Amino acid sequence: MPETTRRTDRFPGTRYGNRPTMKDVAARAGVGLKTVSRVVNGEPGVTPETERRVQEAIEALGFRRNDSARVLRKGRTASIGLVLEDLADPFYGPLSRAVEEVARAHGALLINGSSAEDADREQELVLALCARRVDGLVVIPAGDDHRYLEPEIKAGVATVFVDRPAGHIDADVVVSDNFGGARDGVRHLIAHGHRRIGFIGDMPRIHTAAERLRGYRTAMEDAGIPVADAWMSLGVTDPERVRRAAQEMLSGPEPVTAIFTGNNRVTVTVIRVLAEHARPVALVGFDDIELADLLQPGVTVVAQDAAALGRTAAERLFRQLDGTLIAPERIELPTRLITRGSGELPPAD
Amino acid sequence: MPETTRRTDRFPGTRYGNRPTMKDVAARAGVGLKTVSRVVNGEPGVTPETERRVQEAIEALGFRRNDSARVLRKGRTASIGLVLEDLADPFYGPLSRAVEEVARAHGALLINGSSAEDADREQELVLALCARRVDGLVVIPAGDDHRYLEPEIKAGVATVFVDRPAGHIDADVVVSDNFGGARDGVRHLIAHGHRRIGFIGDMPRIHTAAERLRGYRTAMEDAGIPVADAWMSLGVTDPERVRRAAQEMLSGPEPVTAIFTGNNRVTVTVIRVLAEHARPVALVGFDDIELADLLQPGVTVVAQDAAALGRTAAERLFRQLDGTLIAPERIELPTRLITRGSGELPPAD
DNA sequence: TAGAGCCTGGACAACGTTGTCAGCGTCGGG
DNA sequence: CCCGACGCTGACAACGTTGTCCAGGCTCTA
Repeated sequence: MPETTRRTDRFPGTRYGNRPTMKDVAARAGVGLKTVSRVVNGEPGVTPETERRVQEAIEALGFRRNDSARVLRKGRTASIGLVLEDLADPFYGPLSRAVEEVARAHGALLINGSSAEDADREQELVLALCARRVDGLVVIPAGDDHRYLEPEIKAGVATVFVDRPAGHIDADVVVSDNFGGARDGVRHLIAHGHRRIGFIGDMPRIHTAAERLRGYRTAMEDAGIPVADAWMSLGVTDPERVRRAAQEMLSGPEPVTAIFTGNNRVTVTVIRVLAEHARPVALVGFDDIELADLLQPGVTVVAQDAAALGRTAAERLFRQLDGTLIAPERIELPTRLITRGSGELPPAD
Repeated sequence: MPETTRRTDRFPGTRYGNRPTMKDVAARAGVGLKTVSRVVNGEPGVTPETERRVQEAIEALGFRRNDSARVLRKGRTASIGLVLEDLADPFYGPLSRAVEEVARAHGALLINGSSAEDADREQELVLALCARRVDGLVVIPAGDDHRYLEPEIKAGVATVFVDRPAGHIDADVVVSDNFGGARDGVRHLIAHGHRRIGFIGDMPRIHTAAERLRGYRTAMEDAGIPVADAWMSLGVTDPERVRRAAQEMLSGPEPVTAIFTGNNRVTVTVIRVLAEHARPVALVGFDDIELADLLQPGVTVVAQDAAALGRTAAERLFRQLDGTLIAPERIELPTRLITRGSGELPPAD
């Protein structure tokens, strides 16, 4: 029976079943505390015979080192936090996985949370992670003011923003070329003869949404096409609103002949609308979607590499921790236009 | 300047920028240590005036409580671990998110990791989480022997297995009705006149794969259809193998007229194969897939509710922690057959 | 006005681990 | 045979927080 059995009696809130500690192991093996520590951490300077005895005791007691105590002593937690919008969104799965792989390669665990696109919840999460003393943070910002992070960054928490830039602070950022990607996507539609092109995107306060809209406007302007207000719809991306927006653009006296959609969720909804629509309408979407190639017609998209975003950000994070990195930087990853048919439809009229 | 500035000098490995501690706050506010603790934790017994002074000091120093130390003292970490196969798999996104929401409702954070379907990596992850002293674990097992968890469970780590049962230990399990779902899916094909029905699934050592195969066999047997070995293909679900398996079933003297696919990854690959195939072939897949309704024909599936799996498991976990729960239980959630066309195709011959 | 009781605040130990440092024994060279 | 060097081990303090317990000052009542 471990020596520390008394513990729970004293802390009624604690339901923990009295885990053995190094002290217990030391007592059982008949060695000093520090020797156990040495064995557990693979430090040199322990006789094979002593090591065996200690290992035996560890085995017998089912000892497992308490990392909380370790962290307290060492200052580093070997864990990083990831705050994103929604784990369930297929765009964030691969991103998240990529971050995890890099973390794993550096011996770190990943704690993650969804902000649900809510600035307060983002802050709450980030600060909770800081309280846990994560070594670093990968943040997909929901809010647009991150000054609350300043003390944390000053205190040494490595921080990288992904997908969208940070607000009001100078920090590393990894983003896709949202502007260029959207511009090229819209150009593609123009090249196929479209002039009345609609844009359905996310709320304009979201940086990516704004950038993609800018890409759309630029492509139109470059082609000398004046943009009607009725062709642009920005707002929450729930199916209801997107559906209504698409239907409005597609009806009326001067309906659009093509639609550029601002992200995967919007694209999916618009595909559904177009499937019910009589006339064929061209479509290019930002973000690739699964099975896009098997739809009729195949869906042309501006693809961003979610895994590369995550990987790049995480690698940068660990370089910050290494001390290899000095000045914050903005890294922009290219997007790729994947043509599959839907963007190549000619204008109907 | 905080009093504890000296710290890093003494621990050169520590790159942390000397965060202020309660001691620093106390000194600055001119109060005792415990008073700061009381303010930070909202405990009663502090004058408004004192509280104000403390809050001011906290603000000025950018203090944030160190949860590692707190955990060490309190025994509970308010965090739970989730070990799944692959965060990037669209099936696990919603599951993961559901677990997160429940955790959040209980004030806990979520640490998660991917086992990559590797038993050793699963164990490594789980034990790392235990070392962090997570309060509980939600595990989607990759391995089939979980006796290594016994000391942890005994030590009080709440544990729930999801999607697949635990191996050799008695623990809570939340699974879908894999057997019944697959049986009904295959029955659906039989009802539409098919007799030569293929089954392509995951490695048979994976419990869900085995159960779904059993469902297939039972449906066939109930209908009095002898099953040819060539109709069943089990193994890794990478596109290469699945593609080959499908092509083999579809060629030869007695090709199958319908295929039942064992999970979402297999389904997607088979859809691609069938798209290139001359004759129409009926298809029912286990797991729903996005846009399945928009394909030609729509893909009929046996859907499981990933979010419900996660939610149920997480809720059970917290009930274990409450002490509301005693005996481990096995909970089975129903599946739902969603008919969309591909399962209703008549046999070609 | 004294005593009881309450409210506020602070000293102290403990949580489990690791870094420092000193002690002890052995071994080889002078 | 002695002395220094080296290898192994353990005592001890510290990491930052919280629970316990006590002291001092206040109010209220008898």
